[in-house]
Amino acid sequence: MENNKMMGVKKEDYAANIGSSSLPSCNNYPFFDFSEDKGSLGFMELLGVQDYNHLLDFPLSSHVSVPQTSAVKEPPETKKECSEVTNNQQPTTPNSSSISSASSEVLYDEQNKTVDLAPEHQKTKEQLKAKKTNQKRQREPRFAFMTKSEVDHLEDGYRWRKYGQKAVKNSPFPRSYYRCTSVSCNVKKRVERSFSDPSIVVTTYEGQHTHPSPVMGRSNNFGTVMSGSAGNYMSQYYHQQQVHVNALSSLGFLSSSSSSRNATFSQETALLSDYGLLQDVVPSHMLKED
DNA sequence: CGTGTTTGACCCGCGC
DNA sequence: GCGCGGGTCAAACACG
Repeated sequence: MENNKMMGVKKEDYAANIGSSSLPSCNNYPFFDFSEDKGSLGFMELLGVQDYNHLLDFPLSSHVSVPQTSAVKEPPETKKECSEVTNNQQPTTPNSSSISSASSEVLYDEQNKTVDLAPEHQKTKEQLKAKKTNQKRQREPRFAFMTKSEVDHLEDGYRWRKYGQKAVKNSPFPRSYYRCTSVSCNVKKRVERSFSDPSIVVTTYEGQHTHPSPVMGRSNNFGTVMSGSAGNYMSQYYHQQQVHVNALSSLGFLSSSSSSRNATFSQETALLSDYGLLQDVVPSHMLKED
């Protein structure tokens, strides 16, 4: 018992960790918000985009609400204090699209890199250690989106194995870590609930699948329609959204579209901007503004 | 028995 | 340097 640090945080302690009002707020990375569905529309329809290749050339079209976080340039020292990103940056068109994105171009800078997809979990600890000593850990580009769901782990067509769960600071809900079970696939995802609205699940994907979806088969054409790795992302999210739309329908989430629900959506989007539930997914170079 | 989950321990980066 | 918090590992466990 040399150190207790934060290990072994009991569930009862989750609540004890929250309560701080000065939450980080730098979700400067692509963020898709699926919290409100408009029936069984597809992902691209939700985007209101027909030219998918054009979509790849972010910034997104006018149908997509881009939180002003993408325009806010935080100096590095304000990494945890991008505090003034507040509700007035809500997506301007919550009715037309529930998708928000930020700093997408950074993502594509990432994408343009030759991302080392070597399965890290197959490397030895020594290799990992050596790698880490030689260079900072390189993060895969990440996408996050919100989904209103009763279940934490949404079915997205891939098989995932949970490898960890941690208490999240400022949230009573734990964050779960999943890894794609495919041997050569290095994709990870994190799932956590919004602490202001427990019905909203925030899913963050990291990496790219190196294999087709086990259940999608050839039905997924987005990966080919959309050139580049971004297409893979989009196809994954598109699929997830499709699946989830079905889930929402079955749960009755889509039965109404009152303005109050839109308000909920806006608030939630603002929350993510303000409180930075996903603050850690901001690529460091985005914060440093090279 | 194979597969997936749970959970305490460990490692690392970062801020102070 | 130290402590905090995020991320990962891996043994134990559960389940079909």
